Amino acid sequence: MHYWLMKSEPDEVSIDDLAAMPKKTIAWFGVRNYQARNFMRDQMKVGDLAFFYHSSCPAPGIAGIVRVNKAAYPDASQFDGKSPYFDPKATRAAPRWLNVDVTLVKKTRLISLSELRATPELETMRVLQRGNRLSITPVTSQEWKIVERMATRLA
DNA sequence: GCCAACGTTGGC
DNA sequence: GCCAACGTTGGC
Repeated sequence: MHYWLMKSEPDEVSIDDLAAMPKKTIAWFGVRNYQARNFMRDQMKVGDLAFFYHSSCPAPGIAGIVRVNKAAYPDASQFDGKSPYFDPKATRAAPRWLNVDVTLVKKTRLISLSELRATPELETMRVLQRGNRLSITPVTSQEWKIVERMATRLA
């Protein structure tokens, strides 16, 4: 059982978009970074929990909690010539990119990036490290508990 | 729009 | 295999 933080641009898929999906479930497609892909391929298991993080937007921060409900499988968008995530070097016999499926557990209040940064116990969080750009990062169980507690409190 | 930081590409 | 150039991310 691992914990994660997964970034999404709310212009593409927001926490409310996820809540509106059938079964509140989506394929986490579009990851085009090997390290993030390898996390999904090698470490993510059905039942793992993740913070859903809004990035590249006016109010970046954690917006909810999701659960992995399907292990990594080939990302269909890599084969789609019309998709911005199309990869001409990927073939169906040798797919390059994978995604998991995630299901909404709950929407939380927005825990802003500045609030995360202002919490000394979260200094070690991977997503807060200088220069971090990974769209999927591991979260320790200690970090998870602290953020979960923050989520149930008012800002 | 700026820019720091990092990842990828490709020539050698 | 090195590394400069280029592209991308993502907060501000």
